[in-house]
Amino acid sequence: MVKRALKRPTDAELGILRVLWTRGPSTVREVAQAMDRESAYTTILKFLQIMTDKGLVSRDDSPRTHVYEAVSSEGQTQQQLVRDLLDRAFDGSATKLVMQALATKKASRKELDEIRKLLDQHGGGRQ
Amino acid sequence: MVKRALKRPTDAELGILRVLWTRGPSTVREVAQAMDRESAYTTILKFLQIMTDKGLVSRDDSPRTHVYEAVSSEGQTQQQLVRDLLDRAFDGSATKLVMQALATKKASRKELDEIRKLLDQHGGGRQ
DNA sequence: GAGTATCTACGAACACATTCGTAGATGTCA
DNA sequence: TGACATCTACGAATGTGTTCGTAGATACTC
Repeated sequence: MVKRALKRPTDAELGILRVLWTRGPSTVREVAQAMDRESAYTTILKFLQIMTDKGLVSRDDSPRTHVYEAVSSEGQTQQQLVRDLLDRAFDGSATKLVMQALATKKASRKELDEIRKLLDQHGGGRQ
Repeated sequence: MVKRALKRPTDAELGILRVLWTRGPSTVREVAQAMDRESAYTTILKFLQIMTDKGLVSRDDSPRTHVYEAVSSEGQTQQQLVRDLLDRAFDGSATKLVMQALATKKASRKELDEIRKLLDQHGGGRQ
């Protein structure tokens, strides 16, 4: 078997991962319920099987009802997605991405302050 | 014809758009050359035709060699991609995205300063 | 004008993503 | 134990993305 380069999760996969991140380890049924009526039960099941193959989730192989768990944390995945977007559309420039992120939302004053704090931690204060 | 909701460009499409953004309006051959030997000439052509259908690029309908041009600017597309990522993976929180963007790169001091300036413009100065 | 180069259009092939029905195994309970 | 519920596995259908070869039209050149 070939070890394949890790690709970003697809949209549907990301939707399921979001449930697993918020709920923690979950059964197919639990995921399906959390996603309301978006997809049929077996669709969710199929995805979880695929994601297990891809290494996106792990499952306990209990005899009957399996419990699935995200392999990467939300933060790790976000990290990966940002890095990916940076490469694909921002020429690697984090600054440009931040600019666009700020422009997107009329970011609240509170958010802006948070970001400022982050910057100070990161850059060792303003000069 | 159905007016379709605008979707984010695919990876291949984004690659071509990047060429159009840097080169400006270009012919198929010019795009193909700019992309080195990544894809066959007719592959690029096919994409540009598809992208024309989708409304991602426009072309002058000159008799023979067509000249293609990106419909949306780089900034507009980046904006769209950020918004999309925000929704799909960051629960709409620009702050979280900025955090991850900063964590990704060991952003240079110069970059950090730029971002600080942005913040000041955006938030009306620090309090 | 014949031969060559270059262009567009089209279709086919393949890969991957998405969706769900059906089948078979296993558990639950009256 | 028989009826019913619930679980996994599997396969098929469909949609979209990606790739490129072939064909036909048009220009270029000797």
